[in-house]
Amino acid sequence: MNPKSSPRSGKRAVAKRGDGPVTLEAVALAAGVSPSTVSRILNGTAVVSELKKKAVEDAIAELGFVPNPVARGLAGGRTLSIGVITQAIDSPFYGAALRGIEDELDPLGYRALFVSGHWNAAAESRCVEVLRSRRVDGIIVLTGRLTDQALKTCAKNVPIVVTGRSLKASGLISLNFDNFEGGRLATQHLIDLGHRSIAFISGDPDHPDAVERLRGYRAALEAAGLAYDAKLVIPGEFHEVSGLLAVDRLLESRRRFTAIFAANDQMAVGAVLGLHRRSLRVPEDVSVVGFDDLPSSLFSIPPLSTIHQPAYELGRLAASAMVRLLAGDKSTEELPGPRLIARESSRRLAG
Amino acid sequence: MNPKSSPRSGKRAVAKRGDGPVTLEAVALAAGVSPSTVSRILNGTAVVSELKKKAVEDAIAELGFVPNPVARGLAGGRTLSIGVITQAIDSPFYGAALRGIEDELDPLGYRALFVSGHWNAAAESRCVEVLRSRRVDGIIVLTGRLTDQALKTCAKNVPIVVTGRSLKASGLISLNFDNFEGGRLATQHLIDLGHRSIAFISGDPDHPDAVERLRGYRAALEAAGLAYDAKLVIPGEFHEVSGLLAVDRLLESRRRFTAIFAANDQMAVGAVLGLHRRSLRVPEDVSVVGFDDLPSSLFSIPPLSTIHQPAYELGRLAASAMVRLLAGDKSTEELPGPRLIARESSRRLAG
DNA sequence: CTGAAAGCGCTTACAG
DNA sequence: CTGAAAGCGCTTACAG
Repeated sequence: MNPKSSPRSGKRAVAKRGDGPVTLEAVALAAGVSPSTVSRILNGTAVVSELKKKAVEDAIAELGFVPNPVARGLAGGRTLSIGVITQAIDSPFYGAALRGIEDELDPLGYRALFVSGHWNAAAESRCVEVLRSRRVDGIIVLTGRLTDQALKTCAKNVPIVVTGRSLKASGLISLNFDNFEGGRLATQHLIDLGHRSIAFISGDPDHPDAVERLRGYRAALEAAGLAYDAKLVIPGEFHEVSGLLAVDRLLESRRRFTAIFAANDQMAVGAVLGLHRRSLRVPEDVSVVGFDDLPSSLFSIPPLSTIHQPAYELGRLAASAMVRLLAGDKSTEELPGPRLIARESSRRLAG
Repeated sequence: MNPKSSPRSGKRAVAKRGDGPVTLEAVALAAGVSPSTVSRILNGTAVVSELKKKAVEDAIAELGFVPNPVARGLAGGRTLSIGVITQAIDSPFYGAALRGIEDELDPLGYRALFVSGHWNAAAESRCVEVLRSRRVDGIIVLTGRLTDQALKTCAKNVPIVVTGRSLKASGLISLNFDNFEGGRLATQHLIDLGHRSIAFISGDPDHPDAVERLRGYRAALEAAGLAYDAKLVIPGEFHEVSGLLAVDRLLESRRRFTAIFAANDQMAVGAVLGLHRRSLRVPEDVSVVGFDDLPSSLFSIPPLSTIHQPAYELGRLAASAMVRLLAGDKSTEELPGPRLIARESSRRLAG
């Protein structure tokens, strides 16, 4: 394409030229050492005399040398890329986590390669293959549907950090969030406000987060001596339409309820809209509490009470755990626990 | 790390083994041809006899060979990676575009490498460097703040597809959206509903989209014979808080207005919240129209009237334009034009 | 039409 | 402590 530079041209005595990026070899030439030495200094792989080190560092600075990650990947097996299996690249919930990963990795020279698994084990397996063929140094799996076993097997070949479950295996770190406690807190909040008939819009039952949140709901009811009423539990699928439909079903059932706890904010917002359509006001007629604390929930009408999930921190922690794992350190920081954010969609039961 | 496979082990007579991915060389051996031939078949680089072609394809299928993109990148300069400079990995607007890019690229074997420019020219330049050092085959730039000149220069080295502006240069394709017409349509909608005092919450003035939408607003007013009142135009910065604050300023100015056109949905939602706080109802007291049609706008209370921007299609088109550009074809499909989506936040002026 | 050979830009045993 | 050499897995002139 570019006729001016022949990629096959032999080496010149003086390697420096405007055309083409500066190579490690050019640095070696300029510093009067061998390429091996430059490589070692770059990677901190061996002790090198201060003198040569200085010379090489100067040459690097002067030439503006940036190692080629592609060549590095081929030769050494390290690409400074971390694969990230997210469920949808445009997920409002995982967005913050992706940003956290990016923020953590960027200053360390790592790049994230984001791929979407679409909540589908087969697609996620394909993602793993794609990422491995790209020679990523490690893979961060944001929840997803891969089995524990699949993940463990995978971790034998490539370091894994997985969120949304607790799992012990070599080469693998898991980072879980306490969804049970979150569900409990949300329900307790409503109970504290005097509500006795609390509906629950549940998430996808084969999603672990969903079952944990339901368990939390039940635990809070039980602790308060309130009967669990299966008719007040409506299945949903974690999206807005689920919330809307759930309200319709709830209303049609003619069961009395003064509050709704939705297993995520998207369903909560859908529920609020459903109530609005039936001319029921939030929180005057019905209190609503969500789960996740999406960025947009702060600006819902009314601003949504919810359980804050530290998605951004989750991303940062996952990324830093990965980087440490690559360095052979399996320690991980604790993820902040669930926290109730009481805003305007929930209030004390009148009368 | 893995003591079982020595990376430096010599080649065995029979290349096939369970350990390590299958290489092109193994395919060549199995098919009884040279590696060059396999490579040529893979890349469609030269005419090869049907016989050998068949043998190679069988061997590929049998061994489950997948070319190593890293090696490919080093040797041939093609990595099957497309860099994507987005402004924030968790942007609610660009999310759909990223998904469109992913959906278009995935079946073609390309991967997207997403990096965030944060609406900052210097950061975006760094992104370009990062992407080039990773040897991406091309770069898709989603709007951003790079100058036309910077982009043109860049396009001399690497194919570029840029959105959000119109620019002609070799090695570069631009995909623009008609923000002027969008702004005009939104305003016209409000005028059609009988509104005469229409406030405008503008976007960041050094953002081209913002100035175009403002121009559209003015054009519609003018066409309707309505005076432009600078006091009714409040600067914003494209986020929710801007909208909230703008409403405060508008109300404090004591200027009469019956409708608000916000230059994006996030500000529109903020404005609705601001009105809600002052006990003004939407649309009974004030009509509100946004711009973008974010996924969440469908579920705002009330569902937001807005100008639909085809973000997903934008992503798909940008990606397919890039792939064709890489094949030497500069043709591009047209992006759908702006479309008004009238929902429940706007209504006919009473009285 | 097809192979042998050189090369992409690094890393890493191996041997001082 | 440091170099020469081989190798990572491909591609592509070059020469039949």
